[in-house]
Amino acid sequence: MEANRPDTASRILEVSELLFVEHGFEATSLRMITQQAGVNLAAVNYHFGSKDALFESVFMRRFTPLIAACLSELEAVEGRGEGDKIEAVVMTFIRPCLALSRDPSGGGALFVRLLSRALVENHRLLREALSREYSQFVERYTRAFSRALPELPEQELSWRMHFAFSLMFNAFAGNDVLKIFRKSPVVTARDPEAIVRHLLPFVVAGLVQS
Amino acid sequence: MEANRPDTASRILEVSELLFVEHGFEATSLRMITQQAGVNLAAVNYHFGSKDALFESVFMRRFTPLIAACLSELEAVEGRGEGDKIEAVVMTFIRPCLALSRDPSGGGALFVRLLSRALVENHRLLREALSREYSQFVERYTRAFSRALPELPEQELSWRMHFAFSLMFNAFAGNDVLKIFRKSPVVTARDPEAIVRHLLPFVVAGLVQS
DNA sequence: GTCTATAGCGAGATAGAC
DNA sequence: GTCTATCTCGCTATAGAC
Repeated sequence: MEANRPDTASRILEVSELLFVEHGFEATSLRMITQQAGVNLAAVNYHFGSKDALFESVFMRRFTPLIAACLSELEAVEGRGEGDKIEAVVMTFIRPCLALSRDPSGGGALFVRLLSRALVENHRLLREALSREYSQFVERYTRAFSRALPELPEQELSWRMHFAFSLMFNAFAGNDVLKIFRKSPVVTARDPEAIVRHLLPFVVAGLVQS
Repeated sequence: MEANRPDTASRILEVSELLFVEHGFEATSLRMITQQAGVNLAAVNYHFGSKDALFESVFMRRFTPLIAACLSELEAVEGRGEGDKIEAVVMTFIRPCLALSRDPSGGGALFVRLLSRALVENHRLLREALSREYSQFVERYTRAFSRALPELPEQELSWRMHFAFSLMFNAFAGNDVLKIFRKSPVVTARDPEAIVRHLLPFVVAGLVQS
């Protein structure tokens, strides 16, 4: 167990991901992180430069591959000539999120929550970094949706995409706004397949509004 | 302008609402609040006891009436015999949120964002307070939805309600997850009627999935 | 690379004059 | 109720020995 113990920087990254999700950026101190990671307090500043830079590292480590995976799935779907099937297009976003949620270390599932929070909170540390990678993501998906739903006027399409992504981000983040009541919570990030089984029809219904 | 200047406690409440939404609870200091409100630093602790208690006051001041308004609308709709119309049931939640968004002081619109964040973040200060008032809200709406969509099995209904409320909370919170790209943001809390015009059909389509 | 020690700051809270 | 002054604490960051 101690044999293949990861190096200091990796342990900091993993513990930070957990704590940033659980308590938020401001409420997570370097002392909490280094203590729980079993490393020295000064290690964060040595390896990452600052708390701000650490947060960016934590975030980008998963964000960049996620975006890339979505865009690559999208290319594949359109390459197979399924670019006009709305379910197929939606799944190019859902599938990489699903893969993250299944990450055996658990860090992937945590990250989706971090992402959802970061988008909602318009996190000061991520504004430029996000607009760099994320704007092409939105642009690319807008074209794809427009192709799959050609009859919709541009404005209407924007609204439906807005709702669709808002829903999907929150679903994978495991943000159960009704959870306080449920005796046995219905929606859990523990069973991502169940989420998809219910999420996809809901999203598609809203998108096409047959 | 200085003539009907509200009393100290009210000014603190209003400024706090703004700052808590903008920066989050942890990142908002009592010094920021009292400075911007033009009151003395010690005033918060005198009037509210602590920063934690201030947050609860800020939140509950709007949360309690909102829940009450929804439940009262629901009673009215069912009293009118429209309890089986899903649009009507959904609107009993939308309409009070809309009213908040239109609050001339602007504080109401801010609060919806605060609420959405609080639900997502599972805010430590609100856990008991929320489950007190909010659990009856969820319970009551579960019955209402079940009546309007009687053919759905319980599990399926739970999923659809989960998605519907997740969507609505975020829509009114003005959380535009795609905003980074839009040249002219499509979704703005400034035009709440436009939100409803697009939100309601989307939510209903997902709920009924005709 | 890793550690100790500490600088330097800003936080929430309070005592006590007015 | 409102103010000033201050206590105490925890924070990020860094200097410098090892």
